[in-house]
Amino acid sequence: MAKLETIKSSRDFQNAKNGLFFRSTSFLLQAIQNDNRGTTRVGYTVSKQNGNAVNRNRIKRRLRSVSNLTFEKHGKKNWNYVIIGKKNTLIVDFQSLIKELTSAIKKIHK
RNA sequence: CCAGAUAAUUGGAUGAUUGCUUUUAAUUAAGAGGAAAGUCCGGGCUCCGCAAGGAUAUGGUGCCGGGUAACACCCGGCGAGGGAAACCUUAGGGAAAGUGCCGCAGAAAAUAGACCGCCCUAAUUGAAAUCAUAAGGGUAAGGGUGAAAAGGUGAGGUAAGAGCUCACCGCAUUUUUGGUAACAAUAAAUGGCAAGGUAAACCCCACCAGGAGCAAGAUCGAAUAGGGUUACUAUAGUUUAUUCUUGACUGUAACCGGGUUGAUCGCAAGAUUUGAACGGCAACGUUCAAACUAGAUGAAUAAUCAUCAUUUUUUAAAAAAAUACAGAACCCGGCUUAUAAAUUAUCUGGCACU
RNA sequence: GCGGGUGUAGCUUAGUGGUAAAGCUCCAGCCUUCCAAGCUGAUUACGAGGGUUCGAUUCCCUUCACCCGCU
Repeated sequence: MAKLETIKSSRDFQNAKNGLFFRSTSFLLQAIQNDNRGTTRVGYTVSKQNGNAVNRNRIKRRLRSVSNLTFEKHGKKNWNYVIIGKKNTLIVDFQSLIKELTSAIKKIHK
């Protein structure tokens, strides 16, 4: 399994706001095209309203493990994705999270 | 068996796959707590021109003895209060050094006092006694108020009364005995018995405390003159609460030479952990042996699956759901608060049986 | 990580050991043809839990929530 590249610079996060947008029950997904590289890159943002640092990190870790399974099959190359976590991300099952992400990726590229 | 009290422990287990942080030659090794939390106290460490000493202010502590690096912590005891008991709670010095406050009620709330009362004296009115009136004196037994009003009960005594006298109980002082001490004593003597409460009101007394904090601070590289060294003068200012004494710095001249940000160190071998022996009622201490056990910084310690364990629900099996509080950030010692469920030991009371 | 402050009626503020005050709002009535203004009346509160005290919003301790500063 290839390792996903993660977004770290704040400029890429700002650009993703102008791109496509999709709202799901347990997370929000943003996507924008990026010319240079031949890979898909994913970033995670969890705001302070979702609890203390431990809960926020747990949300991030769950999203990371989900996206490792899904993006290799369904994600497009040369695209940047940003997933915004919510409180439901802690509660929902792991399998249903995967289904949600795959459907979200398909719907966002219509 | 039921209801309690105290002390202590655990805080799901094992394996596989895929990842993260530090580390290593190497998938080599290691990787969250009893509270990591609150930041309420105490220390280590670092800096404050690493300043020295005195006085004052400010803040804290406050029965006695011990423990500790230190403490507002802990242990043991004493007094007071609560409980049927096991046991629990306790900021518990000083009110004749001084000041303040004590609403309403009540005669009176502090230099104690005399409203309703009780009693006596002589006088006036009525008159058999008795009662009533105003005047002088004695008294504090009774009344009602309140959180609180110059000991309680009984007997004697008296005009009425009163520790006025006596007995018992309580209290104070001195001595004695026991205890390191706080303190205790159905030990002795003396005193008729006392100027209420409040100090988590000001205050007095004794003891303790210099300030800031790892974003402290140190080094390296880059970067747009704020810094450093030496010599000289003056006594104005500064020196992290104020003030005094001493010391130091700010001024002028000459010389040297590069701040915000980033990286590295500080930063994991220590009041360390585990075990044994000895001392101590205990907190804890001493000695010996073994071990090295998280170190991030857009912030790691995880995700998924399987088996088992515990609890709940529905039950014939079996299935389903749940498994607390909560997440290190320089490090330790405490306190406080949060916490599903389970376990162990000792003690108290009740019921039943022998 | 460290330091400091504030919680009183629906809102904005007083108060301070003896049982809580004012303005605006809301409700009811009067006035008016009706509304507004005005007048009268009424409702509602000391963040939570302990302690000291005869008595606590006030004093002390613990705790909860919020705000500010250092960087």
